Amino acid sequence: MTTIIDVAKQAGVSFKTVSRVLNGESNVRPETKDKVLQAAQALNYRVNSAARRLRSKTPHLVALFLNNPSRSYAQDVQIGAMAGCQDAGFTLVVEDPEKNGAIERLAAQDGLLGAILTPPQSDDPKIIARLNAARVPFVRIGTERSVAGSNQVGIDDRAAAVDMTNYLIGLGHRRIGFICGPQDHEASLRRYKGYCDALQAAGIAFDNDIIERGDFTYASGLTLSERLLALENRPSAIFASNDEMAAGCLAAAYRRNIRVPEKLSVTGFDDSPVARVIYPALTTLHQATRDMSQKAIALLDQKRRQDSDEEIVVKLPHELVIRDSTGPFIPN
Amino acid sequence: MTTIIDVAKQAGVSFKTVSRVLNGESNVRPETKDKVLQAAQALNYRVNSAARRLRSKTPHLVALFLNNPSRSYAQDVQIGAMAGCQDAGFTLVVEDPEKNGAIERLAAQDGLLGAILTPPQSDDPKIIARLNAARVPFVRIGTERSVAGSNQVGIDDRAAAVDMTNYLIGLGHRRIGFICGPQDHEASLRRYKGYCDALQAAGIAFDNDIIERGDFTYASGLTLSERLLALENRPSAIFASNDEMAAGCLAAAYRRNIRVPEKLSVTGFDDSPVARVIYPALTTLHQATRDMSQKAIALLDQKRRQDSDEEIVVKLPHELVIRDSTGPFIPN
DNA sequence: CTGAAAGCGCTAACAC
DNA sequence: GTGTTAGCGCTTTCAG
Repeated sequence: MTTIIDVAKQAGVSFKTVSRVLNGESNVRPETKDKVLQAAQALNYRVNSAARRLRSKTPHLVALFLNNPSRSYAQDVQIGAMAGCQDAGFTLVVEDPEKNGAIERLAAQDGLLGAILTPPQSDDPKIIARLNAARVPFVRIGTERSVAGSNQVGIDDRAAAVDMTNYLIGLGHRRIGFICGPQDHEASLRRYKGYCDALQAAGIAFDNDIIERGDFTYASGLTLSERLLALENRPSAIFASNDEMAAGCLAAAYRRNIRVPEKLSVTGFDDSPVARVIYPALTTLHQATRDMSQKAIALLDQKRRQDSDEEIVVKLPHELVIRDSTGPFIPN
Repeated sequence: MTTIIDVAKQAGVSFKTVSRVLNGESNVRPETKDKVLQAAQALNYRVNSAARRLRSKTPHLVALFLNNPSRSYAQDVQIGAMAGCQDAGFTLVVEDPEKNGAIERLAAQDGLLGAILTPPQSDDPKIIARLNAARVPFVRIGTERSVAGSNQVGIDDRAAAVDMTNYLIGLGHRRIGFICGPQDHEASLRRYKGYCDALQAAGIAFDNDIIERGDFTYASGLTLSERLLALENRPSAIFASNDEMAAGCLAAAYRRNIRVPEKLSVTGFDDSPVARVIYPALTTLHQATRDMSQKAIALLDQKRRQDSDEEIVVKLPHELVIRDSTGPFIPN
């Protein structure tokens, strides 16, 4: 195992200088820095995070507040957060933000680096207020509503919905139904906005009859799709705001013997595990949920190091994933 | 922050004795041990894993070999493993066992505690042989086939399938279809065995016509259920060996307009996230996948400490989860 | 069975 | 800009 002492010898500097370089402290001459970095590389040096943590009493606890009805979403967030913690040698504590006093109890703990908020808590003013009162730094995930002094990581939901809608339009669909997510959910509204914007840009008339309000559950997707499919002039495509509702939509299509994608195109959003498990496999919009929470932890860490107060907003890329639930519009 | 020195003072012993107690070394008088434990409790002492790892050059890397088609299963395993690692201050490396040389590369690494194998690799003789050749300790998850020198963590699949079948029989069902998992999958065979055993115990004649062989995919569940439901004398209940096939079964029932659970009871196995997302919510058998991998890591750790070679087999409890996809048998 | 001394790899504080 | 010294909390020798 190589230590900073080995690196220092190789580079011909004191081991303290190596430490400085490794921690990105500013007062090191660039050429010295290069020498150190090269030596570290050559010796395949890896920091010993145990030693670092032992010495520097830097916070090592990260709280993930998680209370989301979608288990797959929760799992993705958690895996990303755990990965982020391992990267930096932190310990993750997963807590239910609704639990009484959970926030305050954690804030009182020693060595709390910060917290991560997930939807729908990302947009809950009460929770944000409690966090601020307890002076706990936090990052909000999967939201775009800005809040004073808050960092956030997410995708551009509107743009993503535009992409999805344009894809359907490109397939020849003109009558595209839309199933909204819950109204108190920031991302839902942005997705709806994207849908509307894309229609307008394509010069397609907006029709309120083929817009439904769901709540992200399979059941709501099923019921509302039944309604859409019962219409005399039913849509040739349905854009559901998440995968679980899209799954419900597929079931509704089955019931009515409407073949997907021949007679009906269906799309979801999120690229959750359901999307692959269902038949036909869902065309959906992949968002890197895992990366979000991982990134969020890196953010927390970085902000502490730089002792920075500025609000950081990170936008991650999204990706349209085309599977089997969508196809070209075929007139009857 | 309390240290072992604080605990030692409180207990009136030297701090080394505290260390001994904490590490479960044998040569400590029981009463001394009690005193120390009480003091630790009173002071709310928590080991500083950073300090421990820094000093004791104990292995800190755990490899999780994961290559499972079911994403939800994989996530569960991973979350459990990460939790187990955090408990003990280990670092988790997730690897694809099929990747060329992955096993050997890891084995060559410094500080590898051991590996965790998940299905279907848990029963792959080649992989087991390579692990043995590289002298990497490992724990196999979700399997019951015993292999010389191997530790395993799982549930009693046969007993669980018996419970499920008995539940259906208790509802009055006599004609219970069964959809097998893949034949090379140890757990599949045990589940099938449990189904057969329960039927026999209840004096129900076994009927080969209502047994199908699936492969754990949604698509196979759909196709095979179609076949079962097309039978003149179709079953009143179908027991699918995992949730994804059960989901396919529900879709098949929809297609034929067979109402679930009124006209057909459907059960899955695993209690994966799909089970809740689908309509009607699946009656299934919960197995604590997360706990399994967490437990597996604790096992690896324990075995290293005790320098033990004995084979350990851990059986975790399972639980029948009754939701909405099953109901009493109603004659036509 | 228990204790004293040494030191893991790193960073904080203070020199120079 | 860079180096020196001390010591984090724990386990590992080695003595009793």
